Amino acid sequence: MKNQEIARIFNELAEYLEMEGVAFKPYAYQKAALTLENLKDDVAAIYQQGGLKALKKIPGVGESMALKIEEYLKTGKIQYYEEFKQRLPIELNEIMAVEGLGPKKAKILYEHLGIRTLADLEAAAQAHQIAPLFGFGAKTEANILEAIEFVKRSKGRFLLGEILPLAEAVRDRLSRLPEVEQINIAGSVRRMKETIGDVDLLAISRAPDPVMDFFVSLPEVVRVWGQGHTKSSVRTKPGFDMDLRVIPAPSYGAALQYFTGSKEHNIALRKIAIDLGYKLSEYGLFKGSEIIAAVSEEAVYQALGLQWIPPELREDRGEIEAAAAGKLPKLIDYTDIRGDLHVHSNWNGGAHSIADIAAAARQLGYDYVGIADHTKFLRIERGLDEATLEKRNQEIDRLNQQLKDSGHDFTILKGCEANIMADGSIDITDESLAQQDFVIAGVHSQFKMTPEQMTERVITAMHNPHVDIIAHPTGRILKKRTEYEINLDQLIQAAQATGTVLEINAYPERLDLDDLNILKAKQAGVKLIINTDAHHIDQLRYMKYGIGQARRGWAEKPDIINAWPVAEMLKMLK
DNA sequence: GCTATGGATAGCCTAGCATCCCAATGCTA
Repeated sequence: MKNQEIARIFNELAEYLEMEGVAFKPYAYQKAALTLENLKDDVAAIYQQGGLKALKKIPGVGESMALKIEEYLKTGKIQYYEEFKQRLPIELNEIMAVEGLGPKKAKILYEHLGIRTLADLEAAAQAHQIAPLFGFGAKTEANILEAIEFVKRSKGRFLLGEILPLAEAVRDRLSRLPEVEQINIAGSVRRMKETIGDVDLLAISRAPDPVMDFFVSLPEVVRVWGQGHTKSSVRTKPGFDMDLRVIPAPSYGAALQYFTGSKEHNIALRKIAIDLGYKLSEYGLFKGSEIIAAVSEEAVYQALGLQWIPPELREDRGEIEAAAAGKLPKLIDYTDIRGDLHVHSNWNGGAHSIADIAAAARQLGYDYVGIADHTKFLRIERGLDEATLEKRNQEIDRLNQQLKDSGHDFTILKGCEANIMADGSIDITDESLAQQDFVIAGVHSQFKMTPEQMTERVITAMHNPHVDIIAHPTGRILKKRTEYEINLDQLIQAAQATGTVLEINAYPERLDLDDLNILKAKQAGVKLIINTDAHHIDQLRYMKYGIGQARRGWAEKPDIINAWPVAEMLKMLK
C-alpha cells in the first residue's frame, strides 16, 4: 500500500509550507495525510477503479492533491515535494523529533549552519554555534542538546507496558494523600496507546502545594523540570516524563477530557462545539462567557449531543459520529476475559510448572488456562517433539483430575505453539496436533520473504484442519523490528474462510494485531483471541494491554473468543 | 489547499508557555 508513503510526503510538505510561512495549506496537507494514514483502502486501487474523480472523494483531498497522488502512483515521485527537498534538504523526521524545534527553526538552522541531520545538529550545538542565531539563545541551545539525548536514547516513545505500572503506582500513592480529592491518569496512557510519550496525571486538590512537594520528591524522580501550584513536571528513572496538574473541581471533567486527547479527537469536538455556537477548552464548554458543562466528562459530551466515549476510542476514527448516533460499540471489558490460551510452561522456555500456572490463572479468576508450549523446531526455546508433548499431556490430564477431585471448576487445556515453516507446513505431525485441545501456529523463522510468499505461507497453515489460531500475525516487535511483509487483508479473508482465529498478542513488545488491524478483522467477521504469551506467571497480567488494544480496535465481547464460556470457545475451534 | 455555500468567496481548533527581546513568535499539548 502506498497510502503511508504518500501520507509521509504530505506531512513533510506541510512542514515545508510551514517553513515558508504559508497560511492554512499546512493544515490542509496534514489533514489529508491523516486521512490517508487511516484509510482502509489502497489509494492505488481507488485510483485504478475510479481515476482522479475517485481520489477527490477522499475527505481532505481536492483537485491539487489528487493530481499529486496520481503523479506519485505513476512516477513514484511528486515534483512539488522534490523541489522543496532540493532547496531545503533537511532530514525532517530527525530534526523535528527534537523537542523544541519546529519547521521555522529547522529552516533557520539549515540556512545559517547547513544543519540537515541529527548529527549535524548535535555538532553545532556542542560547538555553540546555535546560541548566537537570531531567535535562539544559550538556553535553547542547551535544551536542544538535552532533547537530542532523549531522542537518541528512546526515540522518544515508551511501551505502554513499561509505563502503565509506574503510572498506576504513582497515582495510587498520590490518591492516599489527604489533600488529594481525586486523581486520574489522562493522556495516551488512559487511551491505552501501544507506545507513550509521557504520563499526564490530573488531580483535584484544595491544597496543591503539599501534593506537588510529594510528587517531585517521589523516589522514582530523577529530575524536576518545574514545580508550580497548577503544574509540575518531572523526569522518571526509566526515562519518561510525568506531569501532574491540579485542576479546580468545577472544571475537572473538561480538563480530563482535554488532557486525555487525542489531539485529533479534541479538534473534532471543538468543531462540533463551534457549530453549536459554543467554545470548548480545557476549562469547559462555554456559550460566550456562560458555562454550559465542565464538571464531568459525561456532561461535556452530553452537551455536545454525544454519548460518553470510552478513552480507547478517542482517535477521531468515527467514534464521534457513532456517539452522535447513539451507536457506540459495547466494548469488551477488562473483566470479560475467562482464560488465557497462550502460556508457556517449564516444559519448554517458560519459568513455571503447569501446576503453578494453573494456580496463578485461578487466582486471576479465570475458568481455564491453555498451555501452549513451543514445538520442536524452536530449539532455542527447547521446543517439544511429539513424544514429549504426549508426556506433557499426561501430566495435564493428571492435574485436571486433581482439580476435579478437589471440587474446582477449572480446566487446563492442552495446546502448543507450533511453527509455520517456510512452505506453510507445521513442524510436528498432524497426529500430534490432533491430540491437542487447541493449536496456535506462528512464524518464528525466515522473516524476510516477499509479501506474496509470506502471505501464502501463513494461509497454507490456516488450511491445516488442526490449526485453530494464528499467533502474533504480523511478527512486529515494537521499537525493534517492523512487521514482516505480509498482506493482512488476504490473511483476514483466509481466516474468515477457514474459521481460523487471529491472536491479539498482549505481550507489551508485540501488541500484535494492532488496533487498526483488529478493527479490520472485526469488520470482516473474523474471531479474535487475546493471549499474553506469558513465559512467567507475573506476565499473565499483560492481558490488560491486549484488552486495551482490542478496545481501541472497537472489539466487543462476541468478537473475542476467550471472553466466552469455555465450552462455546472450544466449539469455535476447529 | 480544501470545504461549504452558492457559483466566487470565506473560513480553517485553542491556550499557555518559553524564549527572546521587551511585543512577538514558535512550539507543544
